[in-house]
Amino acid sequence: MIKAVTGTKDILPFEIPKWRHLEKIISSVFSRFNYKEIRTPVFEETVLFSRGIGEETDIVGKEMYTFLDKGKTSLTLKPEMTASVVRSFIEHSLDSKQPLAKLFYISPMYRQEKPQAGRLREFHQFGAEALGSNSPLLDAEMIQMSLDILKEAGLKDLTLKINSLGTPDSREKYKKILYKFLEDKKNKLSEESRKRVEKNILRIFDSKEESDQEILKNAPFLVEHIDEESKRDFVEVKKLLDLLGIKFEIDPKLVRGLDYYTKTTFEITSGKVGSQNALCGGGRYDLLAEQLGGKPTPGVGFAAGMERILLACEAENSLLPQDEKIDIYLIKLDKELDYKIFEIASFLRKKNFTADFDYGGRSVKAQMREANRLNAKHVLIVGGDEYKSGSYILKDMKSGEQQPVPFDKLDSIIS
RNA sequence: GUGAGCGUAGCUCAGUUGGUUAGAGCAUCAGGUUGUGGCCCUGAGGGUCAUGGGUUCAACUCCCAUCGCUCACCCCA
Repeated sequence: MIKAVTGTKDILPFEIPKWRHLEKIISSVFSRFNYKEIRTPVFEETVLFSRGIGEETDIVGKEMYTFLDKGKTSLTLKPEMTASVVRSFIEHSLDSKQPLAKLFYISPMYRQEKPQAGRLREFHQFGAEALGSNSPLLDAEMIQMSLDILKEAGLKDLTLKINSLGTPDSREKYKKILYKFLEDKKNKLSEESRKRVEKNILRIFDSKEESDQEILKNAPFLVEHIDEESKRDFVEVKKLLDLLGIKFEIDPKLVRGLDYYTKTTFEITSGKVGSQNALCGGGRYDLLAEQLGGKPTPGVGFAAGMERILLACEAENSLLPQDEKIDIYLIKLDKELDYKIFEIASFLRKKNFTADFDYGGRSVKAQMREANRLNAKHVLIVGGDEYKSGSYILKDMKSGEQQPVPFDKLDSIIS
């Protein structure tokens, strides 16, 4: 048997209603904030991601689906959306018609990781990007939109964490300060942490070892060493969140794993899903556009994982999809009435009713059972004496009552 | 990439210290008298017990390998 590849999943018909529901919430919230949808290709030139996200990141370093096309160009299935949106923004000069581009997307993404709860190789994200302003108002707006969507999906057990990474310059300075602090304590750290000191010192705060955390207690935090402008903006974002009544935690350990982030970053986690509990993450990336060859353009955005949100919804028992109903199921009493049934169904469908019928020669009982299973609101029985005298029988499935309906009065009665 | 657990019908699972035709519930289909659903009753179909080796008179049951799934680490949404 040929199965779906590891880390990919079919979204089956019975699951579609909850996806549609979530998608509806997403586009409705974004449209309230006047964000416009953008769609970009699933694959891009590999350099877009290696240059945009950063060669050293895990995403680029070991998780990308990269292949050569027939012209020997290296292409990559998009592992995230920001680089693509910025590429498109630059390519089509989206800044020419208005000073600020407010964009959103819903799209599949691809990362070759080992699958686990809330982590797939093909997964779906939605998100937004605002390009052309460095106002902290937009940082706050991004957080507000994410929370609006999550709350409308019925989620309650949420935690918002924020941090500021400062500019790359100030971050480099801070790394040196942190390194100095750890230098003489290095041999007391765990093996994993010692590696991090050399490779990716900011990640050292993620260590789960108690002894490491003990040492790190007195370590200098990044937020305290960032540049003045970043500090000012961070204060501003916090003020705005207070204004909106949004609760947050400052998490000095929050380090986004993509190189393009600057200044304020945030993450929203759920207490109801497994260890992959980040539903949503984002932040500012003021230098990305320039890095990708465009005009210097400040930007801010976020991305959220739809599978994870749906998992959280399930755990919180929200987003219950209602049963799907069909308007009318057609039943034939005589097997020779196939043509007639086909004709009536087509008539009803043109009138915008959802209609279905049995394509085989099943018994009336079986047809009724099918109507019941499909949650038909009505059943139209065709055949027998009533048919000979010029009418069908219309049955209301809820009340069980049925009445004769003359051929020509069908649609007026049903509507 | 590392580690742990699991793999019996479409689904959820039983299967006794290895012993002869592998079971249940749900789902599906057909019936329960001439043309009617949801409940109930009866019956039917559906499994190379993940795959390949090995041990044994005998393996779904024990051993090994492979594959797959799940969860965790890592990282991230």
